[in-house]
Amino acid sequence: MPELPEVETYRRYLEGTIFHQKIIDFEVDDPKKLLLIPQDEFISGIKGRQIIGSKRVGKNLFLELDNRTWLYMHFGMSGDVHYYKDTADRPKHARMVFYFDSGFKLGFICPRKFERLSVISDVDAFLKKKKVNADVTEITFEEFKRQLNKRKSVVKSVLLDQSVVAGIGNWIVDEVLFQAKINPSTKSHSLADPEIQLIFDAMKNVVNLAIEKEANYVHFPDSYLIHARGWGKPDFETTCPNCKQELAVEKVGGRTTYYCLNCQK
DNA sequence: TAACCTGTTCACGC
DNA sequence: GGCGTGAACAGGTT
Repeated sequence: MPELPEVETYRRYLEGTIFHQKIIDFEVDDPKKLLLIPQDEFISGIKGRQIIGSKRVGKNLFLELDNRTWLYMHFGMSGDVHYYKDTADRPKHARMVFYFDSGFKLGFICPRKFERLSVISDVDAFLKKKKVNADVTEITFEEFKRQLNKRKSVVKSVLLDQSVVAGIGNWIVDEVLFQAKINPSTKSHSLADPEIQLIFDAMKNVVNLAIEKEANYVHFPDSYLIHARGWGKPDFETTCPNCKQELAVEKVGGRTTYYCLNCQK
């Protein structure tokens, strides 16, 4: 489930592996779905190039090539990357593979084919066309407040909208609203300034901590709601980490939502 | 087995 | 035109 912290962790991983190596080949098993541009155009765009830098906005990753163009990556709902040398180590569902002159490979793992690659020339124009607003780690309080004030939908849906703020996905939004003690069904435009401030602060805190822990939720504080989502732990509790009351699990804005009826009025 | 889940886009209604 | 809502996408997991 790559949200902002996972994508930032992938960015750092790629920085430590594939940067400054010549791309000599590439293969893809379903180009029409997985590539945003024609396959021959994509391959001619990356072949012979090296990656010399990177930029991340929300869940969007841009790898700077040595000819002033960018390799775009989006990890969809289940994407991952793995750097390896021996063909035997090729990970399962590596539907796209980059080959480098060092003999190493990068597998782009796409279990559900929601992942996307492209080559683009203008990052800002690309983000504008996709209506991606400022990244969670960059957005100012004034801009955040302006966005929340103008939207009438439930606050959970508004925070998930990448044109409001970029990088929030389903577990982060639940975590943020839990820590801010805001009910996820609250109408966004009805939030008072102090409530928006609580959400803003929780959002920055959660994302910064998740990046610091390399998106490994096992290492998140016990006070975090994420431990009640039931991922990984065989004896997980669906009780509130704060008041210990049973958590509500229901659809809000069409998405599965964990929250505490007692703590999030 | 069939329902569920994830991020994004798109169609639709207002 | 823009907002809000919900379906669709694909396939692994439960």
